[in-house]
Amino acid sequence: MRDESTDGAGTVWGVSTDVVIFSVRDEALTVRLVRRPDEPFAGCWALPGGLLGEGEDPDDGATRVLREKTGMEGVYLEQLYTFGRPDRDPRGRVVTVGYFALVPWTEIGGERDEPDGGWHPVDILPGLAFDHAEIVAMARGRLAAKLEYSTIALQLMPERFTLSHLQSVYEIIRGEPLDKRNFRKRVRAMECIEPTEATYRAGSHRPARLYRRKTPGRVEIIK
Amino acid sequence: MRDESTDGAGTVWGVSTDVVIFSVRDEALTVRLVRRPDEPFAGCWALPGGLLGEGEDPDDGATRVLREKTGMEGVYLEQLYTFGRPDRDPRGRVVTVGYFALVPWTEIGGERDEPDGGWHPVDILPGLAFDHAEIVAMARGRLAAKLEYSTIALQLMPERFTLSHLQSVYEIIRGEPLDKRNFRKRVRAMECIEPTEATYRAGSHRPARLYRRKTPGRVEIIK
DNA sequence: ACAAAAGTGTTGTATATACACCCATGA
DNA sequence: TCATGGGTGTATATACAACACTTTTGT
Repeated sequence: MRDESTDGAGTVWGVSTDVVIFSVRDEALTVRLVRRPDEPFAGCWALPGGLLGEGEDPDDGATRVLREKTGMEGVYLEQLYTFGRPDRDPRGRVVTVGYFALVPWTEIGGERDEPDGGWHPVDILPGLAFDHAEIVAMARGRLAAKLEYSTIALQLMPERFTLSHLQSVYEIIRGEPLDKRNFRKRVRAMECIEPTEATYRAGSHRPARLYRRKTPGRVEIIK
Repeated sequence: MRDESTDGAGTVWGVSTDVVIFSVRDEALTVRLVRRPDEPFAGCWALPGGLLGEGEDPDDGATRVLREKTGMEGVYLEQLYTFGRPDRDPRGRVVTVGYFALVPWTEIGGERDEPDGGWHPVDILPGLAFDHAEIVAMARGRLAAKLEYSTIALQLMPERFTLSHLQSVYEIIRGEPLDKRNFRKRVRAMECIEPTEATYRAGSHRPARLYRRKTPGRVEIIK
């Protein structure tokens, strides 16, 4: 019978975090990728991530990665799954704690070391280093699932947004259209957003009311 | 900017798994605990777990722990969450991948190194080592949530069971009673169990029909 | 005046809830 | 025959899905 104090001590371990940073841009769900500067997989696209520092909690590591890659703080961040196949990193045993994050498209700003800022539509991803494709796939599944029973989509919205914006975010993630009247009825029933005084003018048509989250950071479970 | 190849290499890491093994016994949801033989927390109750071996996947580690503690194979096992607070283990940096498992009460058998086999009602747990109380709390929450939108409860059932048994498992985990007729209507609609020819006789009353899972290992998401 | 997106209700259908009595058995 | 848990259906309320037209603005 093994115990924490007796076994596995000979192995050199690494623990890292990798973050699937989602945003909706240009009518697509996109993921932030970076090019790896070093071996293994040098030059290959990969999720932003890195080894945990000494004394660094995995949650803090993910927060740090997020700050470094998007310059943002206070965005939605959730632990996803931990991946530890022995052969997942050719350098040795690195277990990675996967996270996913949601950032409003307006607040992306930050660095642009790649022409497109490293944002890739999740449906047309390049080949990824390590098992990162698997991590992205799981994150996408989790996001789609939570869309249906929580208010998580609001974490992708900027401070003020129209109901049409919100509906299009739902449609983009689900991959199918929604009925406008039923959608509006549903979000009204959630009672998690409220109208502002402001409107949004875009083109030669009626302006749209702008809404905001009532409790910006909070993700509620519905029903 | 940190990268997997550059940082954190000075730290001595350990990676362990801890498994919250649930079973329903004596009208209560119970958890399998073990007494720690060694420091830290020697003699204290803790979740079964241990450091990963070299070349061992976390899933395999959890499967091994489960086999060692219950003698069972093929029971339901799901990764729960990874806990990595820097101070969670006084010996140094040990990140633990938490799992939860469901075992039918009939198949517990195995060793009984404690008078009660180490099974503790989840509502009256002793003090636990490390952050194990937190892990149990999260596992309980996850189980309760999944009860409502999946067929996960069947993983707690023996090969053949009555609908009353199944209902009582739901009631025990939810902590409140259910209407018998509505419950039976619901499970019939799920189409995940089927009646057998056999009945179960227990006491001076009408015998109950025994059911079995149609696809024993499978957990379906409802709706 | 026209084009283009914003905004708004009703009706039918399916799903969930509340609720009470007869049945088969062992003692 | 009595006590015990096993087994069944209906009526109502609630939630969800389908569906079309009017409003406001810019050009």
